[in-house]
Amino acid sequence: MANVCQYLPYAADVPPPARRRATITDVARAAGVATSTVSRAFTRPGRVNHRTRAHVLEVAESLGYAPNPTAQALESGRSNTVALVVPDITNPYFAGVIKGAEQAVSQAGLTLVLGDSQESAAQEERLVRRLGPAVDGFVLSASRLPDEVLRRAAELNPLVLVNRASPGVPCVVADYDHGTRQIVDHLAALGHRSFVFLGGPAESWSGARRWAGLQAAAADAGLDAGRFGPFAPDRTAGAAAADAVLASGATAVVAHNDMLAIGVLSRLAERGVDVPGEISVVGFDDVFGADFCHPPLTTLAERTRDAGARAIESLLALPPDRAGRDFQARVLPTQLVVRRSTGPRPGRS
Amino acid sequence: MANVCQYLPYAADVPPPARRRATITDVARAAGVATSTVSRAFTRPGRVNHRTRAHVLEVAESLGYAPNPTAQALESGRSNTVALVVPDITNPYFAGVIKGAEQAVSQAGLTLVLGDSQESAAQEERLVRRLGPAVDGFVLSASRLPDEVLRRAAELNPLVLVNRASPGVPCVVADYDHGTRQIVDHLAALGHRSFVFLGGPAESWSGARRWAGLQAAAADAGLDAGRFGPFAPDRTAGAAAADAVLASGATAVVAHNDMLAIGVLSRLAERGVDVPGEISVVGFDDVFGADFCHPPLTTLAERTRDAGARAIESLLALPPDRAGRDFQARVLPTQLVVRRSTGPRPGRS
DNA sequence: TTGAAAGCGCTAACAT
DNA sequence: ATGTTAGCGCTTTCAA
Repeated sequence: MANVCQYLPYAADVPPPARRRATITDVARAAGVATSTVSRAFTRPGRVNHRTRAHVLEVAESLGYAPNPTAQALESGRSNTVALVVPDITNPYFAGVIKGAEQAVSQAGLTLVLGDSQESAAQEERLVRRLGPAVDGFVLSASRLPDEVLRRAAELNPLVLVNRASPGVPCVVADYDHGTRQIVDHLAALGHRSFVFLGGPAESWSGARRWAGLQAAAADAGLDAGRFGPFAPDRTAGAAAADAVLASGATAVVAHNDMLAIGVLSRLAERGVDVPGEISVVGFDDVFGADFCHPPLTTLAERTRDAGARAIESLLALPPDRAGRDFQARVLPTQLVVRRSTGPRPGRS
Repeated sequence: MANVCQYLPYAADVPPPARRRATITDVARAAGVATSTVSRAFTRPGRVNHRTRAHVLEVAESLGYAPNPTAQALESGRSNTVALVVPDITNPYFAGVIKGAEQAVSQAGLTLVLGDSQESAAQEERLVRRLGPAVDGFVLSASRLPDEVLRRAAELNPLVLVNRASPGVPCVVADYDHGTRQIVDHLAALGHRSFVFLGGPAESWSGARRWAGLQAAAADAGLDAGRFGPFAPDRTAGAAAADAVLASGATAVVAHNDMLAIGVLSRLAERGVDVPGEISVVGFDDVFGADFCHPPLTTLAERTRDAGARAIESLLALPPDRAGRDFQARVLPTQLVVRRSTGPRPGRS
């Protein structure tokens, strides 16, 4: 155990005592005005005399006063807070969504509350229920909640979905129809006659869309498409997935996401299988790491930051009374990033 | 633009109308009891008759009632919310801290508010000021705030630091003294006579600790230690760092963190430099990706989840009145993960 | 065990 | 332009 003193250079190593926070009343009294004037000085700069405002702000500053967001929220009904719920914070895919949402939110002067549903619909529902009364709206990313639950949640709070669609609920989704077609065409161009899809969680909406798109594109391109899984959408599941692929003799695989694809890559390397010489591997998302894994991964990139930011925009644009408004799903473009994990079908003339 | 209808299977594509949320008064009236009884039914299960409680809960359920955390917070002074502030949400290093904190917080039945300071002390201070009145406490990860600001913040809110120390403020820190020694000993064992440290942001406390530790260990091991930088702690800065290293003719480099190290690796590969044949590279953190970059990175691992969880623990353990309590810095062990980016000094006999 | 009543800190009519 | 007053939804004494 290291000596902790090195971290604590001063002798007076005693935490400061708790101090009472100044309230609007303290400021009002000290400034010789009514609380409403203080309130206005902060939130309605136009509706108060220039000089009084300056005075009030000065007094407030000297008292270290900051408005209590909780009290503001209670009275006004607006918390200036929005909640973002993702299945797994540590998945770099969601890091982009979070960052995009964070920036949009803070630019709008609001606060972001982040929830991690731990890939569980029950946990997600709990979060929505618990946070609901305290936030101005929700962005649910890759939600696993059933349509009915989403509908009810949307009645109580403005709600926008990311990479999930549900009737009557606004959403921002990636253009998987086009993207999957790009993937299939790419494989076809390399001479592959078939591929295997490594499916993710059964409840995943984007997983279903991806598979549907791949099937349609495969049919059009004259390729055979098979499906294994479901697999957990993380690297650890890659071993099982890779083994299944090897047993099947497939020449190309498309994984539910990059995490799984990277796991597959690791396992294939472990087993001495050459990628792309023997098998081509494609992922989804273009997460952090997809460009420097070995070999670098061909993957369908989404603009995740955009998705997060757009979702927040949509949320803030929702009229307070959502009744009778119809809306559009916002479809974000995807792009195929071809790296070195895909190559010609082995044995091709 | 894809046809959006595919995402929206139902014809009745109209958002549901906003609905009023049930309050404690609604429940009280519907259940024929006082609001205080409803309140107790939820928060003081012991202090209410078994049967009335059951009845109240049933009525509440049927009305879809959930207590409003905002109102609870205002009266009780406890928000059941803690804030975690990190410099950059998309940095996988902090993902671990976030996840650990999230789990600890949600296990305690609390809510986590996440702030991204965008590597800026000013933004960090703004967050602390704004969130302060609304949360029960702060965890500041890799804080860039000056001691004085931290001291004042700690007077107003319980506050725990992660990988930063400041007089009078509790903290959870990695054992860099031991860790840096491991790094240096490892390089020395491989025959290196010197190394270069690629420094991170000047305000970074952990960066300073890392450099101090490396210097001390180098002196003890008889190695020469040089320092370049500061560099931004991300991959993009890796190119400049790598070029500087090449120009210097160093045989080993230790980067401020893995992000920078991975950037260096990419640049070296680009320039046809063999790692570890010509240069050995070491990082800090063992982030996601450090094990599958090329070559896999030797790095000093921290238990980031632990750090996040411990910080929350410490926070919750702080007495409401912090006065006069002294505390310990919690020092977390590190471990050197040796992968393939380090090897014998080139030209060694 | 339950109810009545007084706020928590702030905002938003309404009055001045 | 500013002050007065009545709550927002809930918890918490204090009485019954």
